Amino acid sequence: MRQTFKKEEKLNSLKIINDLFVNGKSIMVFPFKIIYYQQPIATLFPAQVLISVSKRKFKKAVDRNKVKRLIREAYRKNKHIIYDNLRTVDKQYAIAIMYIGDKILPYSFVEEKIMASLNRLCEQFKKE
RNA sequence: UACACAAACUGUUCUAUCGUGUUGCGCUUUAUGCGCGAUAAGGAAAGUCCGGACAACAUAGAGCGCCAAGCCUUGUGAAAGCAAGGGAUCUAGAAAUGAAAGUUUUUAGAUACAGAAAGUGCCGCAGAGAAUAACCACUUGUAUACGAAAGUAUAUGAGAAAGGGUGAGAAUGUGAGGUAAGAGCUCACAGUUUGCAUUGGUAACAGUGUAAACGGGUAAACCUCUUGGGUUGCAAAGCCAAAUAAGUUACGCAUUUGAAAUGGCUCGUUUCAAUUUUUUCUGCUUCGGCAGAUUUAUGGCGUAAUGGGUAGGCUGCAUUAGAUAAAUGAUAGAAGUCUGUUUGCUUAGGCAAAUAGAUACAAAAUCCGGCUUAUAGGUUUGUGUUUUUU
Repeated sequence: MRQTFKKEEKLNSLKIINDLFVNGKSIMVFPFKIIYYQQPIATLFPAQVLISVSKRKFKKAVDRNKVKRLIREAYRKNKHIIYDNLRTVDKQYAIAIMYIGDKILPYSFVEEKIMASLNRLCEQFKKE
């Protein structure tokens, strides 16, 4: 699978985001909080993702961008974990990845934690 | 030479792998499309403090409120602003003069540099008191005590801003007169402010003369004065527009309740009455309606069309960035620059190698011009201090 992260894989519909935060379920894997919600989405990808970093934790735009880019990079390289899973059951999910740490962590640590998060997401999907 | 400060300029590079936004060309099995190219982060993109462009609304004139600017001349600029020169005030240093205070000259720096003599407010600590000044000491009236008396002490009233003490600042300074003691109360000299005249200067302003006055500071407190500004900002503004509900129009279908007649019964049809409702006319009216006549719908269901407009999207928005939960990146390696340490060489200024560390501040969001603030390292200029040599 190609390790792309295109515009259609990003979550940008205001209505879906509202539904996600109102009705979604969440899991915690430090330093991330992940909210997910099953919902049909007008895209060919099995999931859309939004990445959020709080302005309260990182006051400078440069730092927020840095964290978002690290997360995006880690997700891009490891999204096949959930994509393979969802293609077999033919469902679509909206997912929000929220950064709740207060420091910029090295990429190797971020990638490790993203992989752990995605694996736990797959377990949750199977239960439903 | 080293260090510090200020200003201006500059503010890292390459390779590999996997990727992102916009865009050009080509290809295919038309989709998780692919391939080859082009292009994509600042000096402050920041703060959102000024000025404009642009947009909508408003627009007879004026006022209130709010905001901005505020010594002079010249240049530059669309404006805001910026630059140069000059003036004034303040601070620090030097020189001259003088017994000293001080004055003059000069050098450097600073100034949100209109008004405190229109009004209101405020002025830490200390001090009696910070703007209706009486704590101590001073002068004096009265009462009491002591005393032969002069007077002394205590209490209380009045006068007085000259002395003491506090303070950054205490009601202009020195001398004389004056007085119970005192006081710009009066006088002389000096100082300050304002008006007028005059001389120099484009002007700010400076000098001289004259008259009046003497008044604490603070406008980066309110405020007053002069000049300028219509209001709101791209979340402006314009356009396209799904589903659902409801609105409008057209067409079609069906026709509320009761009684009677017809009929063997049901359905149906007809008539009458009641209810609801529309249009028009007439009469009455307390102007809300009421009564009568006339007319046939109203409401419901279905189909189609249609206006507004929600989700969403496009323009605004890019003459080589143009994102929109917001692209311009991540990882690995190498180099450059600076600093420290060690080693070697050296013509003693440095040079080379190894190793360790550092490599800033900071992310476009309609666009321009400024202002302010942040900034590792490097370069240049200026100033100050120190050391060495002459």
